[in-house]
Amino acid sequence: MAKSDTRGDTKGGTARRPRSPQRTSQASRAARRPAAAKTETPYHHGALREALLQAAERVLERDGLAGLTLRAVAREAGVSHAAPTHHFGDLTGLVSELAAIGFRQFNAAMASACDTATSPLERALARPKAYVAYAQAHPGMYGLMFRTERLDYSRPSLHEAAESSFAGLANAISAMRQEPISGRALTIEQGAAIARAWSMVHGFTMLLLDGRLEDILERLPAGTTAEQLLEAILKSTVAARMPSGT
Amino acid sequence: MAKSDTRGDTKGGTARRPRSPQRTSQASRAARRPAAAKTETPYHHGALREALLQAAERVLERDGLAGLTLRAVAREAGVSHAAPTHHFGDLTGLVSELAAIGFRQFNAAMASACDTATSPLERALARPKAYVAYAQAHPGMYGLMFRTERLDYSRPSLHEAAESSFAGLANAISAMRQEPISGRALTIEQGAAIARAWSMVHGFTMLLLDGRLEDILERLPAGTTAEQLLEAILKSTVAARMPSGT
DNA sequence: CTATGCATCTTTACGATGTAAAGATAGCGA
DNA sequence: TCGCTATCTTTACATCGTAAAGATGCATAG
Repeated sequence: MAKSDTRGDTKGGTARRPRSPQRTSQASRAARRPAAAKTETPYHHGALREALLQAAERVLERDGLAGLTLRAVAREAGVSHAAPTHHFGDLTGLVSELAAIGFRQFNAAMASACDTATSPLERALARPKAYVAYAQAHPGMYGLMFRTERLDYSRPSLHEAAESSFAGLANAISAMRQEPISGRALTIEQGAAIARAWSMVHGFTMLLLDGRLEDILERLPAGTTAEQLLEAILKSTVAARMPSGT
Repeated sequence: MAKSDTRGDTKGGTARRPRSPQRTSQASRAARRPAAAKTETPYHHGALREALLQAAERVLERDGLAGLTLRAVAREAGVSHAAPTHHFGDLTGLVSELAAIGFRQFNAAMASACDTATSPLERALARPKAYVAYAQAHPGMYGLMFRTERLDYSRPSLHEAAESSFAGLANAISAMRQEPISGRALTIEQGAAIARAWSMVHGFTMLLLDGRLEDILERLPAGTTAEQLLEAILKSTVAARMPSGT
């Protein structure tokens, strides 16, 4: 339903001067959009911003990054194609706000995973495993957060959410190394430890989502999953690096 | 010059039925494109396919991934916007062939870097350093190879080039571990070693290109470069993993 | 209670893109 | 010399992002 942008656009280019009054009264407009806005007021949605973000997340997980367009989101929400502009400015704005939501979900998932861990070894494994698990459960969202070039990190919501994600990682690493970070400064060893951990998990996730680890998984003993491969990587890494055996 | 696709298109939508003979003779056409094709034959370019790929690489490094469009490449090459279709089918085709070229450049860069290395430690560092160096020198190309969703790996040229890249990595890892890979099968430890190395370098590169390591670099001692950070990561990794000290 | 202003949403319009389809051109073999 | 076919151009169209102007309804001042 509503295949062509609630009609209008790209139809006749020659006729129809820009300034024809035309007076489409409320009745004709309401008759044209029967299904949208079930019991809500048709005009003045009230919570269009949140509705658009939820619609965007649905579109993203259904049609992928390529399908996430302003017009598709507007269609999904049942409003005109230009409605999102007023709330987000442009596509970058919408995408950035959605990515901020993604980072918050992501942070929450990792925090809850760390809470349920008991032993130090388990704690060291819980975070990266939750990282990859989130990306597998929300591939569209993860791609939006880490693959899209149209993100505006100057937006406070996105900047803050992404910053919080980084802070969680840095804290986890410094806790594992048992040397707290003093202020903002980092030694080269600390920076290398953080960058190594982040690079490893992020790289693994990207390769996995892109299907580039299939080659390796096929060569492994039959039935080996990506999670088991990740665990093997993590265990050998942690074993070579933790202060003492658990 | 030639700002609007050699003219035509998007002009009048209503009039002009599809089948008007219209007979634009050769004279009018030649007069319309004066500057393109300097001394070559105007029609039947002869080596359009290669010219388009070179044009595409120029456009990619100049305008980034977002600027790499079929029409922009055609403009850059001085041909009509539909000319690439005949040689590559669609945008995925062109992009895939260009990515294959990128993989070949990439493989050559890493091979030559390994050749110049002498000590085992140097050999272990040369490949990942060349990896990151290539990505920094050709960010557009690397993004095309590892960020684009529009790649068709069923194309033989791309499949082969990417496969060769993976084989080089796997060989380097098995050489470092001093246990050759038997046939196609991998133990879980071998798979983990390969996936770990690839994930680390790929993740580092992506984060670096996306500017996400800026935060870490700023906190490091003043003047620390990305290369130094990478080296610190690699050295600690290799030190924990190589059979004996060098 | 009415009028005015403003935030919200819709219409209309335009340039750009990918792609399909049909026309034009040239080289090459029968 | 005459088609045949590969190569390139024209034309057309749906879709997208975005700008600009109109329509609508809520809030608030008078």
